[in-house]
Amino acid sequence: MKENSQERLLRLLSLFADEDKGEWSVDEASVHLGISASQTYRYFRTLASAGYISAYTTGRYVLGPAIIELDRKLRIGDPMISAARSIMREMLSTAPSASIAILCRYFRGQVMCVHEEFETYQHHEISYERGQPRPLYQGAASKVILANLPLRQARAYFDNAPDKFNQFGLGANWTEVKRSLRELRNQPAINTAGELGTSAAGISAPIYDDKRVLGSISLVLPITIATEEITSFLMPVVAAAGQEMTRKMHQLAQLT
Amino acid sequence: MKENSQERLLRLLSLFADEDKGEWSVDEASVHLGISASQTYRYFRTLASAGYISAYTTGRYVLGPAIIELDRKLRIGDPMISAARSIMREMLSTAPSASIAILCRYFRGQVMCVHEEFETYQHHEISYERGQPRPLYQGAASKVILANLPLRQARAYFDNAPDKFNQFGLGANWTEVKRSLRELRNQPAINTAGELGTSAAGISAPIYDDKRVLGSISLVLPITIATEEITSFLMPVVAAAGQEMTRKMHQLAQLT
DNA sequence: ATATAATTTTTCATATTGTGATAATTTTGC
DNA sequence: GCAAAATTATCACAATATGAAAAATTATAT
Repeated sequence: MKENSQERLLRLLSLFADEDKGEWSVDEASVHLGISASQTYRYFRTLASAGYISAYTTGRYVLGPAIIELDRKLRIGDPMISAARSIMREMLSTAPSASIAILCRYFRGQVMCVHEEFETYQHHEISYERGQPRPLYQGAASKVILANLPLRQARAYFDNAPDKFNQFGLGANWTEVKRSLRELRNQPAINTAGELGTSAAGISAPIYDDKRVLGSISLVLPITIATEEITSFLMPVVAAAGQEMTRKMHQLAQLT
Repeated sequence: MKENSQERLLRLLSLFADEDKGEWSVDEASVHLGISASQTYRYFRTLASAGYISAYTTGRYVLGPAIIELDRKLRIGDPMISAARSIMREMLSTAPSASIAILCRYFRGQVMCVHEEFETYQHHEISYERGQPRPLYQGAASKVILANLPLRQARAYFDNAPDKFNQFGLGANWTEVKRSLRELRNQPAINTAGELGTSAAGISAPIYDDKRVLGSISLVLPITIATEEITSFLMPVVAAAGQEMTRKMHQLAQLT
């Protein structure tokens, strides 16, 4: 891994995405990145004066306002999210009122929710919180992506955490996993219950970009509502939403 | 302006924050930044493989999922936002039910909302939308920051847009502006009506970090509700919130 | 399917600048 | 006020960022 100075700078910025560490001192970052202290100071200064990080008190740096600015632009302008909005709302209109719709994306070997839609604002159990990476083996929105990944990739992820794959019902060995992935892939939509927290159930369909899976579109509903009857009614709805998204993404790619 | 390669990279990323352009091709960015095409391609690749931008179709780049990930961390972990949450909610509880509370920050010579709190979710007129930079002369949340800036800085901003300062009632020349800023500064909180859109009124108080203004905390209410009586009742509430925020920020700075 | 165009990656030689070690300076905490 | 921490400046050298042009890949139209 030969790395240039720009990649180092971005790696420093990405430290602030770390799940269990929101603030970094220069020294901590310095040892963590294996860069000299003086150079780390230079990086901090560069990021700080561009607004990407900010010293909220001496020596303690956190993410800066530039992130918020970029996030707003993304929220407003992202083509995938824009394409999804109406589809998600339509999906919601046919679902029980406590449901939410989420749009997820395959990212860095994980699955990340990039947008959510809901009818009424409510404190829902944050099974897929916007911006939080989730593993590929857990929950419908993840599994449907995993199942549509090239087998070599799926294999690599399995080898990395076979126990987890087993825990979430994907099989105890690669042969079993391969079979269950194929089964999942052949369904128009897949559903799970209680895999992220105990109170939510999910129904998900894949979104494709030409050949590869880009992400998934899902309905999340309270597990108490997700009866057999309701689930089987919603499955084709979600499946259709996934196909519609795929179609829209193709369409987007066309217009020059 | 001598600029190093990391600063150039960040400047390229910041192109995507541009108000009226959400996607960039390599060529566009190349001419805009004054960098050779080949080098611009290298920058794009670096940003893309770190997830900060993403090609949603060939040649058309938009912001990438890494931004969403960082924004979530900021939302959760930012010390200023964390400190503000309870104060904003308490402020809201004494305000009319259609009000919202916003937290703004002085950033790059502008004012940016970094957090909002509301009782019930509703489509409010987005006077201060999270992440959108606003000018210093327009609206209570901005003006209260402007008024508490060092005079030399305020002067520089005035010289840059004297007509705007006049348009929003700050005075036609520097002498007048200086006086009106002093008046604003001496009030515990300031209020405006209809300066951002026609339907909202704002009441704001400054937040200090030791010596400098960091930002402002505000209540935004429908202009129809913002009667003289209600406004004068809420002014001290907001002023107290500002002082409490200032106190909390100091407190944060202490603990090592 | 084939050709044409657009996009992206490589190559290469050069000058630029990023880099670590150390010292100097500023800021903070008491 | 002083000691400690944080930040910036200095410097010499190796590392690498850079532009130009060519090669390769990928998209698009015929």
